[in-house]
Amino acid sequence: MNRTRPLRRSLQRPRWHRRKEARPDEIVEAALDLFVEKGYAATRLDEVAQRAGVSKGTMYLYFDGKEKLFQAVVRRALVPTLEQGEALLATHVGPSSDLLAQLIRAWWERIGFSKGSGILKLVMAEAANFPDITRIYHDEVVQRGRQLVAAAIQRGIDRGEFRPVDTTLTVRLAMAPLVYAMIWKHSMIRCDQAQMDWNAFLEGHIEHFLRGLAATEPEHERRGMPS
Amino acid sequence: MNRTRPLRRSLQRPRWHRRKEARPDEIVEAALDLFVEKGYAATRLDEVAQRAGVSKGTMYLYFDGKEKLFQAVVRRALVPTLEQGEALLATHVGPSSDLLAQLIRAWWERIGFSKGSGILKLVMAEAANFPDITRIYHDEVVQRGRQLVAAAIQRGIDRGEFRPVDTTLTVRLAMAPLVYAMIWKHSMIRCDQAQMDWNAFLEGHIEHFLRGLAATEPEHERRGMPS
DNA sequence: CATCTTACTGACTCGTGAGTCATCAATAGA
DNA sequence: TCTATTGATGACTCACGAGTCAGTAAGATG
Repeated sequence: MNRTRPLRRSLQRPRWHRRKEARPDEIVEAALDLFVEKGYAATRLDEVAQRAGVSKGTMYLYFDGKEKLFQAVVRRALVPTLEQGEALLATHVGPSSDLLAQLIRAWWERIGFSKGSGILKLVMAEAANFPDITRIYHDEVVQRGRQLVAAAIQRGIDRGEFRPVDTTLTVRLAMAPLVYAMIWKHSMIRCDQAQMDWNAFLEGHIEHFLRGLAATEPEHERRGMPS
Repeated sequence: MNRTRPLRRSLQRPRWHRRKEARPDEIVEAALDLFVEKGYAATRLDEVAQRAGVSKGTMYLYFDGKEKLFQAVVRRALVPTLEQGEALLATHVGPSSDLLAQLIRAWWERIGFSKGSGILKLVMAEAANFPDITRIYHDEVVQRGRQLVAAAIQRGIDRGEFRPVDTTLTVRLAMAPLVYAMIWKHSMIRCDQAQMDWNAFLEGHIEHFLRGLAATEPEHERRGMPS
């Protein structure tokens, strides 16, 4: 089972046999695109294979069927999500409202704008049909993400910068516009995507949210921010 | 074509021939449940027929195939949505923040809690596969709903009760938690539905949102409201 | 009672797409 | 050069489900 072959990569041959074992990544990548775009059931494995540049038979060398491929797609999207999320918690130790703003912005950049954003829509759409995947996503992504934001909010409360809100509730209020944006971006893209500036939406959310969270005055200390 | 038969309804016969022409409603009702629960592609017409208490052939007497049935499901959910929404705009002419709060609460009761809430998830999940339906939903529901809320916000701004925000943006901020709640309710129900009080979430959103919108002081005039 | 109408049925067809496997071809080793 | 190995292939099978249609039974009509 030792795969220690010379493995000359990057040959521009359209189809070069005995290619490499990094092939699964290409398949998962193609499957992610199509699953997100068309949904699980409407995605044909032939199509995935074609986009990945392999034959359908090849996919069965790496994945035990369509559902296992789906699981691989979701799991693969979780890895960067989690690692980067936890890194954020460790690094940011600055002020309080800034911390929250940075968390939201980072989350948006990392997930909301990446391909991983489609995973959310995909998981939600297929939740009833694949409870296992839903639970994995919930436990590994949703719960951890909430803990991150909850910690930031709690810190602001402890410091007296925020009003003493229910963190469980407020975390969801902080995330809701992000979830909204992610899902909207993938579904209503054909209708009103063109006339929507998501960055402005995000900044508007941060400003509005922090105002609603402020302890006493709506004028809490804030750094320079675009109007 | 005059259908003036005695039409004795409500006979407890399991299968009573020559029944009625209100049958389409039962089929659409069953289809709504299953489409929302399992998604469009994963829903079998046999299953819809069984739940509606008819045979598959009967459905083809009323609907020209699966996609037409899907359209009927969406269209049917739009009727009460629109009518009730416009009625709200006409009735509520009270204060300003209260108007907004009532709009949000009414929307939640009418749509977020009704079966129609599943339509949103359904439309979003199948948006790429059925652009026509997506556009209908967008134009008929989303746009009108936004106009309602935008009018309320603009009114508050004009009266000096709200800060001069970008209504286009703020409308989405107002709706985002509602959309979030609706979708979450239908997808993550198996994971964390039990420990979530959606009414508290809604009230928290209203309070938080109005604070963020307040003109000068976070203490805007508010009526008695459950803690 | 005979016959027509009509709301309804469910066994059937048939296209589609997931999953299989005999085969191929490129290379390593002899 | 010959053979074994193995990544890759694509034509094939077969289950499934959308859509069809000849038939059935409950009244209506005469």
